[in-house]
Amino acid sequence: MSSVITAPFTDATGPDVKVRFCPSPTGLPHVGLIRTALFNWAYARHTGGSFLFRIEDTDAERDSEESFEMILDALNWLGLNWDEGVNVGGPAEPYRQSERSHVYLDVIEKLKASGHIYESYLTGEELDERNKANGRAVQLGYDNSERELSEESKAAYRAEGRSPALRLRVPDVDITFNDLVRGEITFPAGSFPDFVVVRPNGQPLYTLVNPVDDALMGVTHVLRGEDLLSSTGRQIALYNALYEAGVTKFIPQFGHLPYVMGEGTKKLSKRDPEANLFHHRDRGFIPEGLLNYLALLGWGLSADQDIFTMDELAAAFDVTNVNPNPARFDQKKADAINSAHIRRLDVNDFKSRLMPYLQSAGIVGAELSAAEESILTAVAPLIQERLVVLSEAPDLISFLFKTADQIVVEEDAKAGLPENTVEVLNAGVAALESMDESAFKTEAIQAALQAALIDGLGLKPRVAFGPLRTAISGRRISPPLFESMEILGKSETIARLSAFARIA
RNA sequence: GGCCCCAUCGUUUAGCGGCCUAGGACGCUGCCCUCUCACGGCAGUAGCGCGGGUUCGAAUCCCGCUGGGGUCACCA
Repeated sequence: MSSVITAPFTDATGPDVKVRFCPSPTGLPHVGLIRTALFNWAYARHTGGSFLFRIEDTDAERDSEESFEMILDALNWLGLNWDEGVNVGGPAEPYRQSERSHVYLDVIEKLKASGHIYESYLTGEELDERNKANGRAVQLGYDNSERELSEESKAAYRAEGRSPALRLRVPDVDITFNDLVRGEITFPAGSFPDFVVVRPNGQPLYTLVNPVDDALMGVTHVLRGEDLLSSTGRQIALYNALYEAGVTKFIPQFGHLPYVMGEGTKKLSKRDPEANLFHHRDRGFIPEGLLNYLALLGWGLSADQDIFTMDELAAAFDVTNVNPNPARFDQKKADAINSAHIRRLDVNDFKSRLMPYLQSAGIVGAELSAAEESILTAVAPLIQERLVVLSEAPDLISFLFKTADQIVVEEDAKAGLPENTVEVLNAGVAALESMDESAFKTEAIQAALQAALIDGLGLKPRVAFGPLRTAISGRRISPPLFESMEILGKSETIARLSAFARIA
């Protein structure tokens, strides 16, 4: 037993770096959780080290397989690949804590043998009473009173049928570490009492298994949420015990990432819709956009560039540049970043990413017909720079996949129509009818309509083309008009103009 | 309450003692471009929480205050 911290912190750099992502599968993947995964991933890729993925499912009450699947889904969708761990394997298998009980049992025995953990029989209520009786604040918690329990006392407790929890004997010294994002942090001696690491039923707690697995798996850099900062002193005490018991060779470096905040001064709660990663996917965020925005929550590539690729992120990322103050999740900024990434997509790539959204909106089936394929190919470049999120696409282009009689004119489109709508439509029909079927192309359409409506009727472009747009799309806002007409073709275009002229 | 963390425009950041008359981005406003909406271009809006030090000089370093957050479980 030592009364000082004897274990050294690791000085691993470069390829020796090993970071990890170790979520508990409870509930939906939270954007804060994913941001943590991202920073770990980025640090591994930046250093040339490795990224480990472990599952901390020691709480059968709250953990679910469904949640586990969602975390995998999220990581795969985002392309945050890992080098070791769940579904990939590695030297420290298994990587789900629910399958590692034997490992913990072994470590517990070692810690008992080295005298770092001891039996504690007092229940919570008894502790409170003890504190009250001794004039000690209840909030102070455990008073370390069983450190030197005699064998007789233990026997007496056992005779009552009680089983002991196991507590770590915390060294009575200041514990200091250098946080990678915050600098030197010290927990004065006595800041926290000896804490429970194993339940009376033999079940190890997070306070034990998390550091034990990190130690056994060789994790060198622990990058995690700020909420764990306060427990770092305890963890270092435990690492020290593991070191002295011969279980590990070093204490990892720690870096505590800032919170992701919601509105006001509160952490983005699980209740907030934007906390749910899949909410953003459903809205039509692309991984590039979401990841870029998440990276901006506490980090920046440079002073004047905030749109970047994952490669750029990996090349430049360093935890020590992470900002320590909490960042607010700003949907508007996130949207802007996403739309910038949508515009950067190769048009064919963009087209294929639209598919799930068009399918779920019922605009196209699982398989595209040849006609649908060609419509989509034609319209994709027209809408690529108009989308903020992919889910906007169905409403914007569904009119191209319908027939004239299926067009429903939306209220706001009707409201914006001029007095002479019918006159404009009829003039438009006349102009287009004189066109050759094979010459029904964007430029020619524009020229014909311009001649008839702008020059001929002396209308303002806005007044001339508004009714046409509404007639063919049913909407106030649409992809460019003449291009849309070309896609629809001469007869369909005229059919729509005529149909709307009859009801307008 | 103990302990810990945080503090620059509305938001996010740049700034690591003089390049700051505090820069960028998003947002917002106006203008230009324009067949709608976008895109793009231009312009504008707005900030160092407070008080003490240290220094020739402080957004930057130190201390205090205030404010915010976290944590003190036989949850993770």
